[in-house]
Amino acid sequence: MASSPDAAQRLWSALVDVYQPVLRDVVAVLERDAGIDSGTYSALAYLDRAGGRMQLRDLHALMRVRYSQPGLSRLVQRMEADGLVDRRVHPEDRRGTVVALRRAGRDRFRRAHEVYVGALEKHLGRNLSAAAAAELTDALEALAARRADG
Amino acid sequence: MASSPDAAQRLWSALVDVYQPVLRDVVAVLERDAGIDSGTYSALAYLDRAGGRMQLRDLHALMRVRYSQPGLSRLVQRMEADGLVDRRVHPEDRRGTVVALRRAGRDRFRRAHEVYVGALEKHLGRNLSAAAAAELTDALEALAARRADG
DNA sequence: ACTGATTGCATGCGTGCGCATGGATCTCTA
DNA sequence: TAGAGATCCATGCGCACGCATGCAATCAGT
Repeated sequence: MASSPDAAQRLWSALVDVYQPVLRDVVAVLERDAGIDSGTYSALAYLDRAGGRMQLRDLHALMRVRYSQPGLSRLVQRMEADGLVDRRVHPEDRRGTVVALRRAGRDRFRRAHEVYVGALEKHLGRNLSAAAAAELTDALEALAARRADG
Repeated sequence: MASSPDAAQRLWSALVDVYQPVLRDVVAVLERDAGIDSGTYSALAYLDRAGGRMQLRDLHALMRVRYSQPGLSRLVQRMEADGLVDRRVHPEDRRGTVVALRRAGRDRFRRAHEVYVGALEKHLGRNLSAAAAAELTDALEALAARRADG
């Protein structure tokens, strides 16, 4: 039995009221305390998780929601200009570009990650008991899963 | 007792996985089926709720999170160019600008609102029982309130 | 009433985005 | 082994944003 339309609107409103201020603060704190925009942080995080190097195409597949292909292309160009990554022609397919973390990029990511985790903890950790956080997380994950199916 | 940092990250990840796809679809559907961007929809909604006219300053106070003051100024200029609103000098304080819905703006809003409600119902209503939606909404509202205090 | 501060809005400028497209390379098929 | 099509990335263009600033109207203190 589905809930009423009004319930969906109130749920959306509640989601926005949690999501937007947290996102806003995370972005601000990343810029202020780590010196990077949130797109750069995401790219650094994916690169770090992948062991430090990734083809541009694959990075784009992970960041589709936020960046178009040209958008990511230029983001990585800026990151290269800032000395955070290298861009090289893929040795086995010269159409491709391999993006690799440089030392400065790894360092910047580590610093940014601390800031990022701290901000999330501040907003979402301190305000919930472990049980409440787990319940809320489960409910959201279930909703996301049903959304993806339907 | 606060939950662990890892719990905060998982909660954030779950929030993102619900919020982003829904927002993305709402924006796309508003553009495709109602012919407006989401910023215009928000402005129309606030104007409608306020009875059809509002001072630019007050509208900006409501849309602070999404638009800077110059950003809102230009959004409303585009809305005027599209025939959705009127902009007039405030009669009692000639620094101010009064924004008023025109008929076309009201019509466009009504159509957009149906589209908007339908999208939320599709994503958030059909996938939850009334009880589950209410529980989730309560939990999110409580979190937002604690966030705002701390 | 006069002067300086404040308020409300608009504009100049630089930047980043997406869409459309281009150029280079690879793949597949005949 | 051509040649057509697909793939990968970069660039041209237009647009919307934010920051800094400008301008006009109002307000506050004397």
